[in-house]
Amino acid sequence: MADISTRKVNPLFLREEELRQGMELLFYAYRDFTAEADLILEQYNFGRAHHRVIHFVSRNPGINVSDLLGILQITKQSLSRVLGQLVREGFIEQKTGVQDRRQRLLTVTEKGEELERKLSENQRVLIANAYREAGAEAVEGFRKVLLGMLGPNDRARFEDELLPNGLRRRMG
Amino acid sequence: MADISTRKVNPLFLREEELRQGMELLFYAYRDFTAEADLILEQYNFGRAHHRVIHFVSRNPGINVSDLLGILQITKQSLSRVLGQLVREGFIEQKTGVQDRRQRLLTVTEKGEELERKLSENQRVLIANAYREAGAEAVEGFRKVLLGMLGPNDRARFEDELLPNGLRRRMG
DNA sequence: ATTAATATGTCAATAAAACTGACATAACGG
DNA sequence: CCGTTATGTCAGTTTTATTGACATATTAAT
Repeated sequence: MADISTRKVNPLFLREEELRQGMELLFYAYRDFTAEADLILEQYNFGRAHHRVIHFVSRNPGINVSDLLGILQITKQSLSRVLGQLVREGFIEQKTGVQDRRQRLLTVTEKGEELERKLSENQRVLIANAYREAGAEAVEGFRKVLLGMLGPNDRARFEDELLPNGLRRRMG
Repeated sequence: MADISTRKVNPLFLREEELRQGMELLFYAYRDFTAEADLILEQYNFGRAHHRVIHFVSRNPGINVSDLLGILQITKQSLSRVLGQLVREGFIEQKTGVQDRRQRLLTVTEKGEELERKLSENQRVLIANAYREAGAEAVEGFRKVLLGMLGPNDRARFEDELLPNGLRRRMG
């Protein structure tokens, strides 16, 4: 009888504790994950937003401003300051679109790619180590859970992952 | 021969792609994870920092200011503003320490617990759904990978997880 | 051809959240 | 009693993002 009642209570407690732990893991991991890049960015007088812009432009060469805003979910004025700096300092290039000449298509320059690699180097090492230590199966679980946490918009960004290379990442 | 060379190249590409995907997953998940709570916080004229303070004080009842600063990694002036608001508005209580009367030991009031539950409700649902959909094995992988990404300081916070309840989370 | 809508950019004011530096008080430990 | 520690606070600044208003160029639709 006492046995049954503890069986009734414990699962709930463990579940709650499990969820709270997940929340904190996410908090600490995200912070530690970005900590090193933040230090490098300081040397350029850049912030995390600059890193994000460089990252997503590097990953989506020729992306237009609207789509980038859609990914970053900031206002165009906020993007403007950051993007303006990156363009002026030669990390990102803007080219007028060909089908639609209103668009400014963004690409990172070689200098920009260098910075991107520098910024993401530690992050790649962190993830690579964590992946290696945890094993392939854990990695699959990691991705599955994170994917499951995404809102529909963001999830859609990963749903074309199985398509051939060139067709990826043209989402709004 | 061509077969071998593609075998040599592809694994590297996939690995790089896998890492980049992990980085983006983390970015999107963290953002989506905090989005709803941010909306609630607005109604109180609070920010994400208030949420963090309430969360960690709730999880570590009787924590002192130094330890909280160690968790949050912000300056005491930044904490002061946030904590001051929370105390003045009755979400958090300060009690003078007994062994060391210089310390202000922090606990959340019932009102504070209510807000915490309200703020974390959506987050718990998000994680719970993701956990349920992904399955127990995936959850284990998720935790393994995230834990592996933590720096030594933050990892230590999770290393006493196997101790009996009352002894947890007394780290600096 | 004219016009409405779209893509982008920019000026200005403001707000939020952090920071640094300096200093003050109280309590602990020796 | 004295040096250190825990905490708090005042003041000034910086970073990053916001809102609102408006401008330009281009496309698309009638």
